[in-house]
Amino acid sequence: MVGIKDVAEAAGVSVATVSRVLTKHTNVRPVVRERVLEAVKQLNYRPNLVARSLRSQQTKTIGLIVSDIRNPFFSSISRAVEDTAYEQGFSVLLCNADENPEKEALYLNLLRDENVAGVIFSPTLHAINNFKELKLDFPIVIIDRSIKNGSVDSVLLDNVTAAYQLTAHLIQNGYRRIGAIFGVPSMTAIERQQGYEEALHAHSLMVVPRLIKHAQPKLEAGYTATQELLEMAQPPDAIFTGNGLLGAGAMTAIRERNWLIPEQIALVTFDDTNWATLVQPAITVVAQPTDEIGKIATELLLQRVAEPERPARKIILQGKLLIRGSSAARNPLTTL
Amino acid sequence: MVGIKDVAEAAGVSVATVSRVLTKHTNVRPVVRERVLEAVKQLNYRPNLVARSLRSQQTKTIGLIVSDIRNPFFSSISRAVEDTAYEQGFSVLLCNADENPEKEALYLNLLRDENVAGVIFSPTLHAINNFKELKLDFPIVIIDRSIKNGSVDSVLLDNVTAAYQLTAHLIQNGYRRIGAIFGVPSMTAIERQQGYEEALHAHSLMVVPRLIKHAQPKLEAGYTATQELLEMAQPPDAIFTGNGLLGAGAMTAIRERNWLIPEQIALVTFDDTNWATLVQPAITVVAQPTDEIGKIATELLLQRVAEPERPARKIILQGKLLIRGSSAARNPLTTL
DNA sequence: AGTAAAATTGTAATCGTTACCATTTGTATC
DNA sequence: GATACAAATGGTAACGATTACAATTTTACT
Repeated sequence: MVGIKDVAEAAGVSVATVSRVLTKHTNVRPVVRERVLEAVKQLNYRPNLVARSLRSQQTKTIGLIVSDIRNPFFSSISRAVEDTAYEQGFSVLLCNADENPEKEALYLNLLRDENVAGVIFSPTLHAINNFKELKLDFPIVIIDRSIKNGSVDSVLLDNVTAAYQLTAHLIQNGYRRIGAIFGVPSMTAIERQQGYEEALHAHSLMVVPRLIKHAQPKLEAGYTATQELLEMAQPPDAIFTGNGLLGAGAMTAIRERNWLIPEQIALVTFDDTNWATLVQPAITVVAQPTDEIGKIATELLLQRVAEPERPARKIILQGKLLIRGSSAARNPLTTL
Repeated sequence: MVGIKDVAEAAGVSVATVSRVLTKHTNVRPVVRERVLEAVKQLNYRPNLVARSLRSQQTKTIGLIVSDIRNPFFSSISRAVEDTAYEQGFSVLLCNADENPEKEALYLNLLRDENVAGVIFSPTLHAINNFKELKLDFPIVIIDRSIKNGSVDSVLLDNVTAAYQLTAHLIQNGYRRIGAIFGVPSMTAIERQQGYEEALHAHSLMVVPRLIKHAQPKLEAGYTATQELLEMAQPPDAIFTGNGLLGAGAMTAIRERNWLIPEQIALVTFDDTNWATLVQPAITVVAQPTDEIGKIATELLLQRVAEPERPARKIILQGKLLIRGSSAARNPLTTL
């Protein structure tokens, strides 16, 4: 293993000078710098990051905690995070917490032990409520879930508005009994439900509790909840799901019964996963800007790493309503 | 920051003893062990992994290099890798190499700098060909791509058989002009094409070069290649795609033209992504056992980390043919 | 040329842990 | 109770870099 000592020897300088050439960019004569760089190349020297981290008490690694990387929403964010991080010389440790507070705490501890520079985190409601108690001693950026405590950086979707738009769109297209399925337990779901209810109110429609389901944000749960809605004596004429997984579950249940979309039941959902345009009719969605979320979150985090005292920012992004066939205007004759 | 010194002091023992209690499980009297553990809990001490790594010259981190985590095939493997790794106390650094040899080399170097214990790797053809030159000085497990050099652990699908089954199934159901789209450049694609051609031969069908397309393993490329197939004077009566992304692209192109599946064109693909069962008719696929691939790869890697001289193993898994509507038996009358 | 100030370079301490070796303590045997 | 041997414990030097501080050289100016 070739170490900094070997480089120093080869270049005829001290280890301190080698270190200075490789880290700081100050106070080394160009001639010497060249000589050192030459030796580095010659010996194919690469600094030991572990040793560097120990001495400097900081790593170039960030953690990313999501519930499940198989969820396309998080895959996509993860990709953006990694690209942005590696661009700036940071590595990414990925953790799947499964919306499980215990796993969450476990990973948070692990990341602390690894001395990560910071963490991008999509916390459970439990973690949000116990945020101060977690005593996180590294910078954090929250994504996807809003948190009351204003002193933490976060990147969020304007969930209320997005859910409002989706719901209002259904109403404008003639739907009146709009069933809804939200993921629990999460702040995000609460906000999306709020947008949904506000849209109903704004259009003088009643909020019908029996039409609102809460489910684990998983395909199976979405499937079951949708079955319940479809089996009602007076089933809804449209279904709104709070995320892509629930939407896929709803789609499965609808398909299973061979209900026609949108004639018998309209379907709209959060998240523009690729099946949404492969099915017929294509599904109306609110697309979340996942690339932006990941990129901005990483940038916020690295900025805070560089400047710990910076005031916290809350970045709120807008979703994009993509209107497709699954919510086509209802034929007035069939409205009743 | 509370260090091992503080614990030693609190427990009234030397730092060496504390270290022994926490790492080895030998040569410490139970009384003393308890006393140390008590102090650890009391002070909420957590060993600094960076320092530990530096001294012991080994980390509890593995690298995972895939082409793109947004590909559900890799999301799913990644999830299995992470679960298995964390279970055994290892963390996972995730890298997206985009099938780009330069990025690949870059990440490999980065992982070396991080002193990872080993790497799970889905290499490009380029990396496979230059494998010895890469001079990898850590254990490696190759996934998804087969490599000639027998002295490396790998976990693979039996691509030839899987592609054969898929193709033979189409033939048995009456399809005769079977178009195919394979990803390039990759060993995997070559094997899948081999299985496809073998199935044609075995059923006395000609291999028609014009029906075989090669494309980047991306949705857009699959879309374009499918367009070309559909525009032919004598278009194929079925399309076989070599992975899920290409399949989604093919589906998009078929939908765009409103061709009926399977009446006008059958479609089968590798990879059981969730859109395959959401569309109508559902798509016939060969499902890859992604959970197993990830789990076995991680186990192989950690075994090799523990025992570097172990002979290399090549684990070959079988795909699972899932027959669905998109390849339904062709009505004999319409065969001509 | 002489001197102060600035720029460059080297020496050695340091990060927190584990490895190694020396030492002490415990146990069994005669 | 002395002796031999094993088990438990402690002291201290690494691990491989960064970095404070001191030492040295260069530059700038009178």
